[in-house]
Amino acid sequence: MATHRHGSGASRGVSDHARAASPARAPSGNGRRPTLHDVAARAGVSKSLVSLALQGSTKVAPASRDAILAAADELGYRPNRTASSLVRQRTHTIGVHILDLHNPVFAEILDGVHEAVRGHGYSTLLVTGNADPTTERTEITRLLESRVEGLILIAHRLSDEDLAQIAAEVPTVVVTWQTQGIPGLDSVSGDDVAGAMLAVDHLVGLGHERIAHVSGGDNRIAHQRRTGYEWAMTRHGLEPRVVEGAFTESGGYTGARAAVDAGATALFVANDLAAIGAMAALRDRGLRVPEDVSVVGYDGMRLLDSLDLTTVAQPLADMGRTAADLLIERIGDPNRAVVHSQMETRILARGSSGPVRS
Amino acid sequence: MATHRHGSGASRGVSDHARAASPARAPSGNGRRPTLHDVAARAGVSKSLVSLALQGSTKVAPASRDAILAAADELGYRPNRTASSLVRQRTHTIGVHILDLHNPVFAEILDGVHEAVRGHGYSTLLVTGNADPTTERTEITRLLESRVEGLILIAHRLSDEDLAQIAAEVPTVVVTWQTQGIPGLDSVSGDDVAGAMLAVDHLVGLGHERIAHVSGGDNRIAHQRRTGYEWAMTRHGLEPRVVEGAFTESGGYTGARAAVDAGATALFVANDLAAIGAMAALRDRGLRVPEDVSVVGYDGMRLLDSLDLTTVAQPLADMGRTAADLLIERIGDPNRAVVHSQMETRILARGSSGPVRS
DNA sequence: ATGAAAGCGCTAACAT
DNA sequence: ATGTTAGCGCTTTCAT
Repeated sequence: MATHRHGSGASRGVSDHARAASPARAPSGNGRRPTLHDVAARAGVSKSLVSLALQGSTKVAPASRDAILAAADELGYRPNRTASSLVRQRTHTIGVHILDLHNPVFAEILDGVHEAVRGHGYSTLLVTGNADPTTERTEITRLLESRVEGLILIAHRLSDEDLAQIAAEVPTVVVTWQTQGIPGLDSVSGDDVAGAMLAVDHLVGLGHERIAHVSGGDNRIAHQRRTGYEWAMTRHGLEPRVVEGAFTESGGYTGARAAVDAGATALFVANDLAAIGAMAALRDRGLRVPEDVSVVGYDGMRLLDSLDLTTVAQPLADMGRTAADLLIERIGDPNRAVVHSQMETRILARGSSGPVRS
Repeated sequence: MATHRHGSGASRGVSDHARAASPARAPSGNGRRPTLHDVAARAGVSKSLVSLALQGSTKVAPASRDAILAAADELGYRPNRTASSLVRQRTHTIGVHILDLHNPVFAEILDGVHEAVRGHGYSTLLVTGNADPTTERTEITRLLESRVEGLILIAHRLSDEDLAQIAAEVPTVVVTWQTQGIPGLDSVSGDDVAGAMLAVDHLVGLGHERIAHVSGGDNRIAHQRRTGYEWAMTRHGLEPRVVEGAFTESGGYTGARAAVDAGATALFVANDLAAIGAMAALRDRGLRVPEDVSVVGYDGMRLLDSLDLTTVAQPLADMGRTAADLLIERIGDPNRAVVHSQMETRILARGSSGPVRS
C-alpha cells in the first residue's frame, strides 16, 4: 500500500490587485453594512414598510414597492438573518451532524436529507466532528445555540445520556443505528444483524466454509454486523473466525491480511471502505479476487458499482429522506410516538465473490 | 457496470415511548426556552451579572458565580447565539461551500480547512450546492445572510460577476482554481497545466505514444488539464486524442471505453473519480491494467492508495489549510494585496501505469 | 397604504 | 461587585 507525503513548498504569487475601494452595489464606504433603516431612509419610507415590501406583501403600494426595491438594490442590502430569527423565534433550519465526510456513504445519505429538507422549506446546517467525540459535542452544541429547529445525526459517538439530553431539548433523529429507549428520539437504520447474515448465506451458497469476518472495531454497528456473522456461521455449522479491523481502508487492509494468512477463502468485511482496503491487501499478497478469495462489503455505496464489489446494500438516500421526513413530522408534533424505521437491506452480488476454489 | 435500485419498503416500528413530560434539566414545562432573564431571576441577580459570569469574567463574586452557574444548569440554559451575534456584531464563523460531497477530494481539502479555522478560534458553516448553480447561489446567499465573516469556496460554479460581488461583500478565497483579476479575491490552487504535462511525460517515459485524454467536461479546471495534455503531447511530437468525459465515474467510464476502442494504449483521465470509472470500463472490455492499457488520474485522493492508481497528486489538506490561513489574514486586513497561492503538484507513479506493450 | 412603538435575547458601557 | 440602560437589526401589532 503506497503512501506519500507532500512537501508544502508553494509559490505565493502576490498580485497588485488591492481591494477596490467601492465596488458596484457594495456597502457605502463607512464599513457598516446597510440595514433596513438605511433602505428606508433612501426610499423615503419607514422601516416597517421596507420590511413588508421585502416580504412581498400585497398591502404595499406598487410605487413604494419599486422605490424600496431600488433603494435596497443600490445599497447592496442584505437581510440579517440573525436579527430576523431573533424576533421571529424561528430559524427554519435543521442541523445535520455527519460522522465522517470521507466515507462516501454519508454523502449519499445526505443527498436524501437535503432533498427532503428543502422540499419542506427548511435549510440545513452541516457540521462534522471528524469522528472525534469532543469535537462532535462542540459542534452539536453550536447547532443548538444557533437554535436549529431539529437535528439529524448521521452516525455519532455520543453517550446515551448526552443523546437523551439533546433529544429532550430539540427534535432529533439518528440515522444509521437504532437507539432504543430514549424518549422522543426517532431512528432510521438498516437491520445490520440480518444484513450480515445475508452476506454469510451468500458466501455459503458459493461453497465457502472458511469465511472470516474483518470487524469494524468497537462500536454499536460493528458489533451488530459481527453478531449477525457469528449467528449465521453457527447456524450453518461453521466456525466463526473474526479478525479485528476498523471502518476504514487501513482497517480492512490489516484485517484482510491477517484473515487470509490464517487460511480464509472468503472475507465478509465490516463496510465498503474497509472492503476496498481488503482488496488492496489481497492484491499485495498476490491473491486474485474472486478466484483465490471472495470479498463481500457492507453499505452499498455507489462507488462500488465501479469497483465490482459484492456488498450488502442499504437504500442510503432513502434513509436520509426518511430521517428528514420523520424530523419534520416531529417538529410539527413533538409528542407523537417514537418511530424506529428499519429499511430494507439486500445482498448485491457482483464480481468480488465467486465459487470457492477446489 | 452494475446498477441497482432499492425498493423503499421499510418496516416502521412504532414504540410506545412518548416523549417524557419533563426530562432532567429541560426547559420548564411552558415550552419557552430559558433566557438570561430566567437565570438571573432564579439566581437572584441581574441579567448583566449572569452574562458576565457565563463569560467567565473575574469581576464576579465567587458566591454569585456559583449561584448563577447552578441556576443556569438547573434551568438547562442554552445561550442564544443569534442574539449574541446580533449585539456583538461578530459571528466568529466562516462559511464554506463545497462543490460536491461525493468526491472524497473535497473532504480532504476540508480537513485542512477545519484544522486551520478551528486553530484560529473560528467555526465553520458548511453548505453544498450539489453541483447545481442555482442551489449553490441560494446556499451562499444564506451564508451571507447569516453574516459569516469570511467565505471559502472549495470549487464552485459562480460567474465572475457573482464572484466579484461576493468578494466585495465579504473576504473570500477560492480553492482549486485561480480566478485572476477579481479585486480582493484570493485563491489556492495547483498548477493544472503543469500537472497534466507531468502525466503525459510519465506515460511517454514508459514508451506510450497513443495516449488519450478523457476530459473533465466543460469547466475551467478541465480545460486547463486538457490544455496541459495537448501542449505536452505536441511537445513530444505526438498527436493529441481527446475524448469527452466528466469529473465523475460514469464520465470516466464512457470516455475510457471510447478511447480504447480508438486504439489508445494509455489514458490520462481528468480526475481520480473518473479514473476509477475508467478502470471499470477497461475491466468490462476485458483489458488488463497496466499490461494492456495504462491509466493515470488526477488529484491524489487517499482512496487511490488502496486502488493502486497512478495519479497527479496535489497536497489537498495543505490547500485547505492555506486557504483558511489566507482568509483569516484577509479578515484581519481587508486591504492587503491579493494572493494566488499555487501548490506543488507531483506525479505519483503506482501500479496502474506501466511500459507500453510491444 | 403607511408609520410609531415595542420587543426578541443578548452585551457593554456607564453608573454605583 | 452589581444593576441600569441603551441598543444590535429586524418583525409585528396597532394606530392612522
